Amino acid sequence: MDCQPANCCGARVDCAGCEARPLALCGALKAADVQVMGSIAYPRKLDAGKQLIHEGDPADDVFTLTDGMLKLYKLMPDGRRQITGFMIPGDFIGLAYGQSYVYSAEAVTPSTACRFRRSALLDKMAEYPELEHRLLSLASNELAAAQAQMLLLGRKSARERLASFLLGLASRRGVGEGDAMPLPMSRSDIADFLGLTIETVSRAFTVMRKERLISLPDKHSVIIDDHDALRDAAGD
Amino acid sequence: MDCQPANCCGARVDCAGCEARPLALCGALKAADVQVMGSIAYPRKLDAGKQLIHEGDPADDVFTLTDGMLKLYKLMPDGRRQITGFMIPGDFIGLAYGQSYVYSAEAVTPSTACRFRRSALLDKMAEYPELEHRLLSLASNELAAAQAQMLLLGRKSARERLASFLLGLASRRGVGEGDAMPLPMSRSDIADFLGLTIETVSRAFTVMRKERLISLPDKHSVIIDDHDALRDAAGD
DNA sequence: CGTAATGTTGACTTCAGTCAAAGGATGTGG
DNA sequence: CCACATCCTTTGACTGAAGTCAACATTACG
Repeated sequence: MDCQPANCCGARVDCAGCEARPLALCGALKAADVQVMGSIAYPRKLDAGKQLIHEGDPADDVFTLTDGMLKLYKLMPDGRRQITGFMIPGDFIGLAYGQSYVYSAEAVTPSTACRFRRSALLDKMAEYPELEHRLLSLASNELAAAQAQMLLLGRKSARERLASFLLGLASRRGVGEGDAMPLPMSRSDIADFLGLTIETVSRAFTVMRKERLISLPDKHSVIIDDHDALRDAAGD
Repeated sequence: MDCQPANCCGARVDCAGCEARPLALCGALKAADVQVMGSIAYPRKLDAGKQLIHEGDPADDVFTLTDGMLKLYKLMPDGRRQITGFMIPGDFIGLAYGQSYVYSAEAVTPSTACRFRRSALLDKMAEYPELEHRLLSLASNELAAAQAQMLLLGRKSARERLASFLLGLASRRGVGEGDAMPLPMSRSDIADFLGLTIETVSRAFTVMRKERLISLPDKHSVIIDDHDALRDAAGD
């Protein structure tokens, strides 16, 4: 995966075995950090549907996603699932969440993640404070996103949730009005992210399509046809 | 406010004007950090219902809560509100959330917060990496709590939400089975935290009381009578 | 006290969930 | 290349948990 202009810092580091491509730490880390991280990076390739981390396992590794898409989720004993986020290239997974992972991560599409031993990362953070500063800034952004998602889950209607979701994805991906946006996750994943059922998600898509807010060229792409109207539909 | 044994690091620092009491940075900061912070701390007292920070305002200050309780919340243009958390003494408010606050904070009870200029904090973080390390660890814990709340809001029933809320409060406060736990927030605050209406919260309280899981000596205290049963009711 | 704010309860409504069936896409083996 | 199987998605009919509206009770407070 190459750096996207929108979120790229220009920094690269060779990641042993990542198909001989340099690891592009888009958005996540700056040049100085990357030089630090380079020495401790290991690649991991994942087929779609494969789990990268399991909730409850010892949190020995952290990752940067370099290609593909991951979903992070929590499960209840009876199988109910809440997806807490979709990760795209440049995102950091497994920040310093204590001793164990507090969520699971699974590939939505075939993905490549670069793995770092947590202990090595901690050593490097002690050595290079700028790295820690950057991680704090990432954590702050994640926290702000989590709070926005709490508002969505606690107070928005099904229609508002779907509109917010599409706008958020488009903004992260830098996709504009009229452009086809890939939607690699299933309806079930979208439902579990938005706190809805697949049927409700499907119906909301259909309504928005009939209202000409969006087009659905196929199940795994969307086009936002009327960005302003979609903003109105999102409720804020 | 004195340090609670459960979450106290023993560190104190004189905070100019905090009623001549030392600022007890319980839980949030360690001794070394406190010496650093002492030089830039200013107190602020708040009556119940008074706002400490407003969503959208320039994020010039950060705070540690030393006494009382705050609620953090986000509003929609039509007035719908989602409370994203209740802060208790020792909590840090306003971490490095970019240029503007992404939520508002308001006192639930009369409260005292110690204010730090963000710019001074940033300088001190650059100077004392251990301070930044501690803030990253706080941010990670907040993130884990936010993810648990997403599961609650997206997938739990009203009964499960209330049970989870009471267990979470009791655990943070170190309150055990049979002990009266203060519940300073209104039913409306609880509803806006749990993504419910006040009527649904009230009904769920009544059902749990009738089932003898809890007692309600008055509107602003709860006793957990059957911790195990409440855990079952929480769904996980 | 008396008044306003907060909390509880009841009756009814509604939005999203459940259950069911059919339509499309994807993939495998003959 | 097609037949078949499986999975995912859409749509429809119905249900139900929580929301809304309303009345009343209780509490807090000037």
